[in-house]
Amino acid sequence: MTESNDDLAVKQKRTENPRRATLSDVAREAGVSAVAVSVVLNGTKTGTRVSEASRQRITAAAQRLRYTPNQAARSLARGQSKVVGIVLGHLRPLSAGTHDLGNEYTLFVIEGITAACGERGYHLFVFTNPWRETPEALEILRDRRTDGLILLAPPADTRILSDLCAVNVPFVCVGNPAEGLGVSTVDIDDVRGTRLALEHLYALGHRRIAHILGPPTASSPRRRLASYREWLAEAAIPNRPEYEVEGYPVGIYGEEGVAVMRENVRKLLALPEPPTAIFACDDSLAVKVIDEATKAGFAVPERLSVVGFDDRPMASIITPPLTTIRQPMVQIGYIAANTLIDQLEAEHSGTEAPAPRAVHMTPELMVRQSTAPPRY
Amino acid sequence: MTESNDDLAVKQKRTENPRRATLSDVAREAGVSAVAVSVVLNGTKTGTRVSEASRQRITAAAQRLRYTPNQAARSLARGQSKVVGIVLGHLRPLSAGTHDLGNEYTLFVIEGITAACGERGYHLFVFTNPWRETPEALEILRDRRTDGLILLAPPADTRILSDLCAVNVPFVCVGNPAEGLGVSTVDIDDVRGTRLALEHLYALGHRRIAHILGPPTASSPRRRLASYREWLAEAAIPNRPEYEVEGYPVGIYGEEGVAVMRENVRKLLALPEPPTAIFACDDSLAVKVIDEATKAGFAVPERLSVVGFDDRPMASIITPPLTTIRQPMVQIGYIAANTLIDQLEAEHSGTEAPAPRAVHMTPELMVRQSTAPPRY
DNA sequence: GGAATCAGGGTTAGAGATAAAGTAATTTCA
DNA sequence: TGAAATTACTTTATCTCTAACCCTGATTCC
Repeated sequence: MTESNDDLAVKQKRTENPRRATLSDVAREAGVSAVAVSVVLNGTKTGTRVSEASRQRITAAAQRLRYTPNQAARSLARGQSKVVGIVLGHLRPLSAGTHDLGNEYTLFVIEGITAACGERGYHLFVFTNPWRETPEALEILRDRRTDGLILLAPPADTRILSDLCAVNVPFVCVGNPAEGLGVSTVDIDDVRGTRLALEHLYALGHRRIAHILGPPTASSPRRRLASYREWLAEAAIPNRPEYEVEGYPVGIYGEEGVAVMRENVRKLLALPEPPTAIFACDDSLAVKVIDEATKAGFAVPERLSVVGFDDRPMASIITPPLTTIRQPMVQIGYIAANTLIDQLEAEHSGTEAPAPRAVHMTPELMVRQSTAPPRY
Repeated sequence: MTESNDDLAVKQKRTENPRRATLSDVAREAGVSAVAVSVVLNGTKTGTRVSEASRQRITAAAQRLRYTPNQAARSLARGQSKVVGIVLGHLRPLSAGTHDLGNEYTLFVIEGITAACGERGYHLFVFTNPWRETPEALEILRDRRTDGLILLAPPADTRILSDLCAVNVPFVCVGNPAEGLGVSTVDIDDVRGTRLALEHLYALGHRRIAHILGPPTASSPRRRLASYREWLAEAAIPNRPEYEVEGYPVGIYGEEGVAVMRENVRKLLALPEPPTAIFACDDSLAVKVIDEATKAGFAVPERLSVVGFDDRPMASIITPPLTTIRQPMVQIGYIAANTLIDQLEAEHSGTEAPAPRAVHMTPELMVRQSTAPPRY
């Protein structure tokens, strides 16, 4: 029994007349037409003029009746809702019923989105059941409740992007699902981020650098892996397959997946020639790597250096504080929302829509205490 | 310069006709009336019957035209939107433009809300500019985009609750703003949670127990403080004012506020008779307490025990792992959403609305390694 | 054989707001 | 002084969908 329940004696106090006042109620009260009220209260550009006297009667009547516009009616009439939809990504399978909300990355991006939306008079709608490749999913996304969409970290292999294009839903992606797709995207520069991490380790003297991979279906982790391999080649460091470790084993999720990942780390450290440094695809992996390494007697950073990616809040509070690659997450959301809204406003005003653009944010290396020169 | 920008060569591929198909488009295509289409596609209860043959022509036409209902029009006609609004709380002042999104507590609650909404066919709208006591704020909240609201951690002193009642907006609160208000609420049992923490410390042998206070405008922290004092009285432990430490100094926010809070902790530990244990109002405070204590030479848990509240993910990954009081956050959101939706459905179907109820969830003590018997 | 039933529709009237066009009175200006 | 312009509105037409009611012809029942 995890809850107790009080029935409250007091009932919610509600006013007598449950009907909300409409425009015409206000109009009747003020002795004018509904349009006049609309003009006064919302300053619509219909050419209609209203005298100062009527204006005052109207605002007074609106206040008396506690009038609030019905947004459903307004959206219908204006053909525009001033709402942007945000479609949450997922890293885990749908069967688990999970989505990205628990992920701080998502949160910070949403914070940026809300900031931009607030400034530009837009509201936020959340879609939590996305990436199912069903017709119903598409139907939900284009239901005209929203003027446009922001897709958070769409999987690289989804069909939804082209579907949305086909039905004329404006959208931008946070996290680039694939290059050259012709949609607006905002993401971190994964290549630079990866290089930043590896060059930092290299400068410290590390040559045996392993990589813990992110979710294989997401696009950012793929690019980071590719950049890791590329960089190794450029640095003339031989690529050892046993140094590429699965962080999110395919088909295994939740606690069980974490257990497998931890086991993978133990195997990596038990290698005859273990790495002296590990570049983890995200901070959450890095934290677990540090934990396993410490347990296995690999003190961090003395015997093993660890670099993460994201700079989530956890990075600075763990022991030792994590060296990581910072993503400007809030700013990513802010830019994504503004890009989308630019597009929406252009479309609504009949102007030519701006060309889609791909923004790559510059990552930043945060040096903390999980990295040090190797001890041989 | 934190971004680079590519103009994409490829333009988004859009279909020729930008207009979306409406019911009557489908009707024309299928050679029937719009109502018939509505009946077939949405099973509306208008008494109209449609033959199997027409039915098939209609669904075929709908698919050909990629018809999706316009939700704005539907909401208008049905007088119901099937959307619940979630109003984010805030701990910091509005001037900072911040809200609770960055807070994992909020996140988990939202996760529960989305689960319930998904099951019951509702969608989620997010209001991010709340608790301003302006008429516009109220106007936004009752704009009929949503059927009802879930208020996250409303401040104890807001006027919005009674305003919402006055204009007949159904809502429930997560976190009880005040007892006996007559609105449905779901929250953690703060009294039990506080006692759980204190009794754990007492059983270990602690008698000098300090408390780091939460935000003074929020209601949960107030109840925890009250419970702390009550419990001390019952345990016949004298209440020392210097053991009640401000964790969120009034009027000081952000990094600066944290600095003051840390300073407060240092002063507490520098007392001639410092506490042997600290009960922090939330995990985030507890983490900082551990950090300051360690820096000040008070090893945790050897020389100082620390208990948090919430059991956020950070609790188990810090060093030492934090003993804390777990809140079933996801479940809180789940119950809150279901309570609201029960109310909405009753109202829409004309049934008597269920009496408001106050649900108190039972907290759970998670013993980890930040607590130990005191060493004298 | 007349009423009742039923299948398979259709028609009408909103829901609340807005854009566009119309109108009546007054003012302006050449 | 008469046409044009301005002021202050109103009326009408949509936006898309849904609820409520109506209608026709065929069958069934007693």
